[in-house]
Amino acid sequence: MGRQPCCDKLGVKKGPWTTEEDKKLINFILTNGQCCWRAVPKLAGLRRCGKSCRLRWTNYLRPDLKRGLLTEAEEQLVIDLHARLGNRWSKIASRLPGRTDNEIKNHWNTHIKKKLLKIGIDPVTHEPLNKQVSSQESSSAEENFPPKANNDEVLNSDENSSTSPAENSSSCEDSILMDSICSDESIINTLWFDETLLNDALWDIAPKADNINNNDVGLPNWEDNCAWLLECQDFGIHDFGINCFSEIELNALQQTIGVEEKRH
DNA sequence: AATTCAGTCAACCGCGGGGAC
DNA sequence: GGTCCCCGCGGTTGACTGAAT
Repeated sequence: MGRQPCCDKLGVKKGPWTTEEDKKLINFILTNGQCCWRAVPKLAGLRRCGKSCRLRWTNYLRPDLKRGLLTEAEEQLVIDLHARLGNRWSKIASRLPGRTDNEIKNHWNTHIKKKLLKIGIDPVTHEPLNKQVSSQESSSAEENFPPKANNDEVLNSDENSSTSPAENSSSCEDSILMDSICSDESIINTLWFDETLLNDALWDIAPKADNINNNDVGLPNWEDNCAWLLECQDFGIHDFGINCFSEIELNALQQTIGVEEKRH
């Protein structure tokens, strides 16, 4: 019989989201918060499936998202995490605040994969494509490869099983890569151990006084993201329906607009 | 200028996990 | 324990864009 469709296919719109739909979704979530996604389209007046709404929100509209290409440090972190976790993009994404699994997956497939292949590393196994590497070299590379054993303890046993790290690098470029990864160890450890980063509550819709500037780990702040929303979308805050913003949010948005105007 | 090709990324699809009953 | 429902995940697709011819 097969599974029931996630929503009534009739009358459900597909394809790229329009500005109007984005506005409706943002307005709804800022007003009501995230609730049952299945109910969101109906309540928000959207002819979309709940899944599509969730995806649009989590991958594109969320105010805590960083925009733009992954930084060098983030890229190295992704490589390291992929070596440990495999294609578990959501797990990887949870270690990179402000990045989505979709974004990381896309970046992996379009950029990192090629990069690794170029320097002779199999992007699946993280082992050198040329297996003729002396054990000496591999052991020296291993010494440098983070995280250390104690980090592995954090992982579930099944997370260890998938692949081994790119441990046998031999080329100069490989060692540069390794050095780069090692230099990011502090970042990796911070992200690895700081479970608070994984807490969804970190990004509250309404900015609280003490988290507006809480950007120590690269979390985008509320203003930055509002700036993005206002810059990159063809609509302003008034289009959202002013009522959906609290006074604090409005102040933040207005400050942002002011800053942005000064910049340009 | 027109066409082709490759790269990028937003969005969709199907599946599995987990909670509720 | 079985079934249903919802959510989230990972793989894949296809539209769009810019470069190359």
